[in-house]
Amino acid sequence: MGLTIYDIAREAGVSIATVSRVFNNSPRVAPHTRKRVLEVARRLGYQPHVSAQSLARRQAQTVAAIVPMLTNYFFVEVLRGLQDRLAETSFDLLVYAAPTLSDVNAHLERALQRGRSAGVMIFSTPMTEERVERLRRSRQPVVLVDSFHPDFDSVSIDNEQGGYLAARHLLEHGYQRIGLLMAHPDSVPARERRHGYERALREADLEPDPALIVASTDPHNHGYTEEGGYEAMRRLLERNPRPEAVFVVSDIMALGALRAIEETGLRVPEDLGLIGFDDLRVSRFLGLSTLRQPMYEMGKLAAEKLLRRIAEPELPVTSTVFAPRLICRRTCASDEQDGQRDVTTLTRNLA
Amino acid sequence: MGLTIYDIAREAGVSIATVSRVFNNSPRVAPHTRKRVLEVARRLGYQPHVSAQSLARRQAQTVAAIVPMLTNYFFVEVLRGLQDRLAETSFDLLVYAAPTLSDVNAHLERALQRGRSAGVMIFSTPMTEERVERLRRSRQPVVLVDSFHPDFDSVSIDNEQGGYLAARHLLEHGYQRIGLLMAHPDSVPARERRHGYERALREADLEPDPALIVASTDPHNHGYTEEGGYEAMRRLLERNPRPEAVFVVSDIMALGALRAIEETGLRVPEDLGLIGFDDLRVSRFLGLSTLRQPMYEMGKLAAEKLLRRIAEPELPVTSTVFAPRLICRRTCASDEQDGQRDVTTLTRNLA
DNA sequence: GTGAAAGCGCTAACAT
DNA sequence: ATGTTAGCGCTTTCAC
Repeated sequence: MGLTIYDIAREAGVSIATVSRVFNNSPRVAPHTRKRVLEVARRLGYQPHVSAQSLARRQAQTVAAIVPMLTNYFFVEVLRGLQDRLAETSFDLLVYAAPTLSDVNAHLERALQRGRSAGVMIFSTPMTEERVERLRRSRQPVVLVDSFHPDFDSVSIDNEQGGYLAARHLLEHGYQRIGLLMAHPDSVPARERRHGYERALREADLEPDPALIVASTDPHNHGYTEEGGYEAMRRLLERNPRPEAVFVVSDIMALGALRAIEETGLRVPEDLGLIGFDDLRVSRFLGLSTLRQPMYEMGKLAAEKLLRRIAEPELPVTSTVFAPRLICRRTCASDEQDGQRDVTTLTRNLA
Repeated sequence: MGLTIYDIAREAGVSIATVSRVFNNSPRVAPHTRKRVLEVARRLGYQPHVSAQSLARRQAQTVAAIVPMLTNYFFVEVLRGLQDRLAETSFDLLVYAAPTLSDVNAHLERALQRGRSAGVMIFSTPMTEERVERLRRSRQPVVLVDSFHPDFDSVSIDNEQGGYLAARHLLEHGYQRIGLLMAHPDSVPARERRHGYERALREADLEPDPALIVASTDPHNHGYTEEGGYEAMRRLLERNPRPEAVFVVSDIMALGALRAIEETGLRVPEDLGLIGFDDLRVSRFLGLSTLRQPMYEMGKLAAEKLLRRIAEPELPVTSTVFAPRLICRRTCASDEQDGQRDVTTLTRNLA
């Protein structure tokens, strides 16, 4: 069924090399020849065969994104940025999303298959030595999103600073006993956020209280899930005395945490202050205070870095760290505004 | 760089055909030969080259999903279903998401490039004759999600029935002047929902009032956007007398609509009843009543249909219609429950 | 500026 | 059960 370069060549009275040159915008082809070839190709409805191109060029025309799970919309927002940048190129986007963390390796293997993609972006995945070794062996361009390793390009957020700002913000609002809702302890970003939180407390002459730190035990995605947040918050609220405010290391967990809080009948922010991390779009509707990550921009930049490295593999490695931005909404009883619309009364209306 | 089948063949003392057979699980290979080949392959770290396979098999090892835009999480939920089903196969997922509707055609062209994918799924895209013609010409397996055409497999929701249930629900709660927030009039699902809405009104001896029907004018994604909902609701609330309740044809628009309502100081549901369509995850947190689409299941089924058609192109076309389910939450002042957790007090706490 | 020819790495007849 | 061989559709030297 499919037309080949041979059909076009014959019809246009040229060789296949010329047809190929035309479609690759080679300057070494006479204007009128180019015109004729394109005319014939259009008339016959010819399209180059992507797999054949990939094979001959020794480079796939796709780029892979490996995402822990699509239920956390953080990843979706980053993907949007990726996609928008890639749409400007000839690379198409392969998306690998695993329902559980264990599958990340399986997806990684698929994405790294030879001839599959020209490069991969790996989201929020701890860089174990084993994984690093696997990536190196693949000799493929790699960009890390929301994680770090000196051998690979990366884009991430200043987690320590974010945790610091979160805790300090709660302190500034008069809360004293500040709890922490952690993801799994082996999540590097979560650990960094925790360090920032501890720094803020110490700066206020408060010693972090291990009893007020509870980690999500959901096995999925290092605990960054709604269910994980729900369950961890339930445990945290059993503490006696209970915390006056809580920093939750991610908005998706904060969603579950809010449910848990509601079930106990506590009021936010009067009885309990709350601040999250990420600034998902839903957070605005909930009036959730949080630390914003510029997810879309991070996606765009990640795509940019990958494209650059595909073009020039020997470029020096760069790692870009974005600064988190405090978004003050209702859940921490602030009188400040974040410059955006405030949804305070929205939720009141609904009640 | 890059081991080939020849390297393995030589090392294992067999021909390349045998190596190929081993990797394609052909039964026509002796157990001990298979074992030896696999052993060599593992030792040397051999992986088949996907592009070469695609070329030789005349079938790409990917499947494409063309999505209007990732800002509507409806698509994300369907994508999850797709991805989960595809992960069980050897097909990987290409995602095309356009920021504006006009780009759907551009993305379609890319997805349909020869050798790019083994089949495509097209989300929420009106099947114009031109588009149908293009798809037919491509001779590729196609599955339609959230739209319909007799020539292609499809999975969708009973929009008319959903619109009917929505309006009837509002009527049953005593609302009389019921408005409608439409997407673009050329969105088929929106039109179907409108028909259901009108049927419910007529059944209650109410004549649909054109003055109470306002359409989103956002050019993106047929008006299915937060901004579109916001702006349309503002206009609707200027009507005099204004509606007592409103059926919004999609949750993403309802998000914007809620913002508009809030700005006017109206209370939901006392001053204004509201019901949406989709049941996004955020809707539960907002207490938004809505008609649920089983998005994840729709994605799984769409993947299933596509895989089947890839395997057997001559299968008869099937179209599956899911029934929407009424989810009664706060925004329509119901005393019923939907069996799930109620978030009534959650939003109250936040206020 | 254009063409001939040698791959790219694999699959699938066909032969044995 | 295994090997030989002819493609799959394109890119890319290398000549001219």
